[in-house]
Amino acid sequence: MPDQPSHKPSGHVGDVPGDEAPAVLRADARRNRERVLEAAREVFAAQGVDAPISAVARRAGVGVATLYRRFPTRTALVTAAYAEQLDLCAAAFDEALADPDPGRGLYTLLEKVCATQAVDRGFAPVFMDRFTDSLAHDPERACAEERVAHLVRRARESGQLRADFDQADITLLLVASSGLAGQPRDIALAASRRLLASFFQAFQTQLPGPLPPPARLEPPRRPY
Amino acid sequence: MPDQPSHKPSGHVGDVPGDEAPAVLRADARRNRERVLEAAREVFAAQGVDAPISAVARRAGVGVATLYRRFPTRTALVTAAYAEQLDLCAAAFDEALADPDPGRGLYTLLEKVCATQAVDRGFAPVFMDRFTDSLAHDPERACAEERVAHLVRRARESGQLRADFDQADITLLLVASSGLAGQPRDIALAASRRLLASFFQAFQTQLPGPLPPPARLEPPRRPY
DNA sequence: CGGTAAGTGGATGACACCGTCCGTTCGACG
DNA sequence: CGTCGAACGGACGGTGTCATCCACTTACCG
Repeated sequence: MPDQPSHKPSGHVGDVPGDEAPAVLRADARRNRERVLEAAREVFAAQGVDAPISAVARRAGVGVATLYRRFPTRTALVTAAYAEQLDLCAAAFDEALADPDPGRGLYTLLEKVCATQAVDRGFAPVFMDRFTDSLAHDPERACAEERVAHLVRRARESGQLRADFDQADITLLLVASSGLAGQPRDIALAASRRLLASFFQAFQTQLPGPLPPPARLEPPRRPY
Repeated sequence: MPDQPSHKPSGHVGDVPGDEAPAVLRADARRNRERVLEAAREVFAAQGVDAPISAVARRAGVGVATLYRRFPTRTALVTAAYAEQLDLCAAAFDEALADPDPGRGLYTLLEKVCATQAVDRGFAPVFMDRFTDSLAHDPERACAEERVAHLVRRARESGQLRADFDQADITLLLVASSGLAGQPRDIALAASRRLLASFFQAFQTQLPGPLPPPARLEPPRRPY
């Protein structure tokens, strides 16, 4: 690659036919990009990933066109907005696998994921899409499944979890927990903790211990 | 009131200013009304109460206007569509209170409600709105709360449920269970059963028993 | 400081759903 | 069987979201 004067990346004319992404943005563009992402996180967290794009743009103090240029499709925006958080999840995953106490590792991981699901209305769909099997055309997803299976097996074999605990119960817990999304933050967190704890309690081999306090959640009044 | 020839109900002119409901419908009208309600149940079950009205009309083989005349607002349609099912719930409620074994009564009741929630995407919001407290301007709702409290208290005092089981946990279970809606029918049912059983298991005072089989549910791929 | 292309925001057309209006159909009664 | 009005259904205007286009602005480099 010939030495570039540090700016103007991929600037020479005949780079690649479909070459459209200037890799380095103008200062204001980069600033706006960040504002959009932050706005997206806020709006998606509050209203879910189906929230109107214009709402994100408005919140970011930016025109719709600006947003669409940077993120041509809703999926692109959603993906970018949750990229960091998904990486955090992957890290938490590694931590769980590294924990010498398999039961605790699994529990801590689920605690994090469930809490995020409860607090952020948009998170669950993205997370499910990223880390969950089923069709699993994506190797990463298959790998995640693999690792969950490993965690579950270890916890079971260590005698901390009942033999009839199934890997599918993880999915069940996650899906159930995703129903908590949209509650006021504190309540959602408390509910999430209580749900996870009781679910685990059921599969515990040891004597039952105390549970986190109950959460007095107000059922979602759907405006039908 | 002058004698009416048996048809033409409320037909005399100056009945009440806003008098609009002819109490007895023409044969075809009544038939269409039923078809609309059935279609509504099907569509709402599959797509939720937010489904387009036109979809209901199409499925019923009826024009939109027909539907709107009979059910001027979405709420009216939803309410009418779920009226029977809500009555069933009320009945199940009574059964639960009548059961000499308080634990079993509560469990059976929740089993029914959770199953319905899992199978019918539109049911949860309606049910929550009908039977759940919070603002409770509605006396019936307050009463329902009252009765749930009674059930819970009895089950706790009979020693079947742990002391730290809270009435709010019922709501938690229902909200969590509502997250299962939209899955394929069989899977949703299995998941619902498993979730309920493990949740209860956690609060059981007796030794842990067997659980219903795990449900291999496929996480909802939201089309964002 | 000036030129230029990247960047911007608002206007715009396409689309889906809502809820009403109106000309037509057909059930009920005489 | 004829009449009348209840009931019907498709068409239509209104609204909100999506995604694109275009004329203006401005950051960056020489």
